[in-house]
Amino acid sequence: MENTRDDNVTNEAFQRLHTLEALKEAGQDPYPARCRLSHSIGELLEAGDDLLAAEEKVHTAGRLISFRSHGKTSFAHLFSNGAKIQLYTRRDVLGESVYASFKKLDIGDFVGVEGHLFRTKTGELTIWVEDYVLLAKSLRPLPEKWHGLRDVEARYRQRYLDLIANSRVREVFSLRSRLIHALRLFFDRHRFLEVETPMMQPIPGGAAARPFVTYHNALSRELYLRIAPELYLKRLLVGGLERVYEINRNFRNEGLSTEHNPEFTMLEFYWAYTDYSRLMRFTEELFCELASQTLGRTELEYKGRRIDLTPPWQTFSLTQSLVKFGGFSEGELQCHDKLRHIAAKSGVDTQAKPGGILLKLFEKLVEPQLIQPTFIIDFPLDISPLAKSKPEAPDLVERFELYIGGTEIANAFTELNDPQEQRKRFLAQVKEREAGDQEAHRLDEDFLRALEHGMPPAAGEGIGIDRLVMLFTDMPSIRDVILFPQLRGEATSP
RNA sequence: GGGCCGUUAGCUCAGUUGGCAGAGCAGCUGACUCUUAAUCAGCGGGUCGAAGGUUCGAAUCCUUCACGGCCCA
Repeated sequence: MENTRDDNVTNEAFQRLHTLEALKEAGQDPYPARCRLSHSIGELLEAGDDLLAAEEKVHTAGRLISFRSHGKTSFAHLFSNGAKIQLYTRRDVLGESVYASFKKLDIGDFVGVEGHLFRTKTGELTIWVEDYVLLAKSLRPLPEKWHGLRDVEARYRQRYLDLIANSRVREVFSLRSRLIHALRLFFDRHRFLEVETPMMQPIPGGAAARPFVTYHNALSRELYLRIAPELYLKRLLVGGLERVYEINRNFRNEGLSTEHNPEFTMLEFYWAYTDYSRLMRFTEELFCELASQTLGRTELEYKGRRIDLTPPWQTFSLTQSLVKFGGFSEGELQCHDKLRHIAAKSGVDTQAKPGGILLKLFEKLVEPQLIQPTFIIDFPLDISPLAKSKPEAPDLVERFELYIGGTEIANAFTELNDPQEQRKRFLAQVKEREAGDQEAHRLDEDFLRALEHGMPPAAGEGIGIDRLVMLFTDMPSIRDVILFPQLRGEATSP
């Protein structure tokens, strides 16, 4: 905020600006670089009675979030890192001028205080303030203390206010952090190596999605923000890194919804000498551990429904699930003409390949019903160009997707490591692309060259971290688990 | 992309049939030596999302646009 922007400065902000100028004129630094801190507020609350008994002098600091003045005494609350403590100031303790300046503080200011602890007659642990220092002047008023900040747009655009006003938001992002930490511990314990592969790729691969394009000046070439790390992680399998994982952002050029943000966080891991059925057991173990570590139980409450993570989870083939939850017969699903007929009736794109139609029907009719953890297996080969086919059923691949709470959470398969077969699959994708499918995979010669050097048999899996956090925190929108979700440009200047 | 809903003070929200723009909190001034949604008295604060239209008169009705939410594709 600049002084020249008076048009937008509110009455209250104007007052605060005046207070700031007055402080400066009095020779006081409203933004000092350092302060004394013997305990955080959280530590004071924890060690309260010991410190109180010892009559120890304490120094602490935080943001002023409430103020109640009673003439020659005042009460206030100071907030820091999720904890708050009451302050008690007296004119006869601080002296007339210091007390007067203390009363001029605004809610939102950062303040350091010095004093000792006592309990008020209602029993609240309180600091008997003997001196204070302004640490940072706040020039704009905080959202109202009682109703908080409800405006959804403001909550996303000004997340810092959301974090101050709505304590649940702080909890959600704290859980997100602990969940990712638990993930790393799990993979480290299983002797996986955490790696980082390119976010800017010359050929975007590893998923069916449209990429963002950017341009590198010095190289005079277009680069793409990655849609998946998959093909690079498999190159590492070729290089002998037999257990690798990566947790980072993917970028997909698609619309926004409660389940889609253009940049989202994905865990991908690859494990040599295993197959997809081993990964199913591994995934069950992983999710149970994450839940116990972060929530202290293996049950979730999501959108008013209870979800039990106790293994083993139910498993259906894609067609089985359509029979069981969609009410179709196996015969209908296997005959291409009948399948098209069904698709047309269900309002699903009939132009897609047979596998694509099955998947679309599944997404529309079955997926919302899969509340309890469910593995769906036996995906058609034509929609799985990077997965190894099943020896006993060559039109299907060794692949599973995990559904919980009615959404896809993970996708995994036994990796295709036959370079000639992979080339054929790429070429089929190139045909799809030429036929107008902008999400079809591109041919990646460098990746094929790596496969030609030999990739061990392996299985790999991707887990959508944002959706996982939604499940674990019972948040209905991906925007509630991403600190700064993508929004359109602001309608008016701030 | 389509449908529905929303946008009024810093925040949370009212606003009747089209007839002076409202409340609570926050802010300012004053009173008040254990309060905690402190209390009491007084005061200030508005591009009613934007533009256009209808009308004697528009926050209110109409059109377009922007932004947000939900649902659908």
